Amino acid sequence: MHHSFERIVLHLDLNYFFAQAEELRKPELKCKPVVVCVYSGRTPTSGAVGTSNYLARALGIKSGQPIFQAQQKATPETVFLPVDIQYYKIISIQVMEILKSHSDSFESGGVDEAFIEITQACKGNYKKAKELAEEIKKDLLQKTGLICSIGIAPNKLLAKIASDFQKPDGLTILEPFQVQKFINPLSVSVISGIGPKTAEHLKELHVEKVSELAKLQKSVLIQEFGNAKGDFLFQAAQGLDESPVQESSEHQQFSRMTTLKKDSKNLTELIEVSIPLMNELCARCQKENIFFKTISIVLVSTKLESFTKAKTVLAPTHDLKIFQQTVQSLFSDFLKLHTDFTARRLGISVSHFSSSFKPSLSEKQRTLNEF
DNA sequence: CCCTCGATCAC
DNA sequence: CCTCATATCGAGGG
Repeated sequence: MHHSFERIVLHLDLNYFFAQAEELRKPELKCKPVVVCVYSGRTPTSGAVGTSNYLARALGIKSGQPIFQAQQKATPETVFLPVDIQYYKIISIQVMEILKSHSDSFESGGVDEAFIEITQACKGNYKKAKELAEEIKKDLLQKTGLICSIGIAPNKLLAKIASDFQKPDGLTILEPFQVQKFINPLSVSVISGIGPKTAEHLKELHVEKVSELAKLQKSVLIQEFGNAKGDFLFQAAQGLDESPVQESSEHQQFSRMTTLKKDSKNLTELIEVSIPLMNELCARCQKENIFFKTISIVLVSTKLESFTKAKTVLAPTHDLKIFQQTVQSLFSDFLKLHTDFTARRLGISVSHFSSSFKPSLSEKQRTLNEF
């Protein structure tokens, strides 16, 4: 690529996606508050809100909220629906295909958002970028009936901030010369990667706005937040982000989690609940021909504190027997250690993947030693 | 450099 | 009493 335009990145966010998808197949929902729920199955109302449409948000019902709280805020016309991920995925794929067709490169950010690099497609020209965004919005609406918010900026960090700036159905364009003025007055929380904990930590350093973050020295940030995060914060405060738009390489881990119908501290019960999770994970690994080396359990207590325990096996595997035995010993070890522990939820995960069965060096070494 | 575990984030 | 999945980092101990 001999041309080097300054980068232009586009971020697209499907507004209130799950609820919008439900409105799509039942248009009569559009005039009602809609709450899409992730039911845990423990009691008829236990679970959390996945997404709600804007009429529901006006009632104070938003993502992550316990369902029973949402019910308290709901009006009689409010519609509660269970999530239907399969259906949302089908729609999402259509959306992503449209996006890809307009892009230099593509990076998914989950079912409801994505980045595309449009530097070449727009020859580094923001006027063209704006036209492209309008075309994408039109295309999307026409082909799927969905609205979205789009942000256009010199990098992913800023494109995401921009797409979040006007919702729903927004289009925000951030040209390089506008960047610092635009971000300076914003709360540091607009930066993806700064969550509640980091924001609180920054507040203690008297930093709440991006302009204040930009005044801190890199050495201070690294001191406070460690190498990677400190460096990230230092760059972000200046609106800098070099990370490319590209599909993240390979999967790093698979995990499944579930809420127990009844709290338990009993090994046999925990194993029983884990079996379907292990079956699923194992089937997935076998289907994709993935071998894992590390097996972890997560236990969430009745007080919602979570604990993890992991074991790395000597050779990568996706054998169900080995998997089950390892999980059993993890649970067993855990319960021996925390005798007063009662579990509310549990999860299993596998990680440290390799694509084929290869004894590790230490395994070869051990095998040799045994002779 | 490897393992374990907790923390944090964001979907 | 509050879902689920996943990536990444850092500390602490080898």
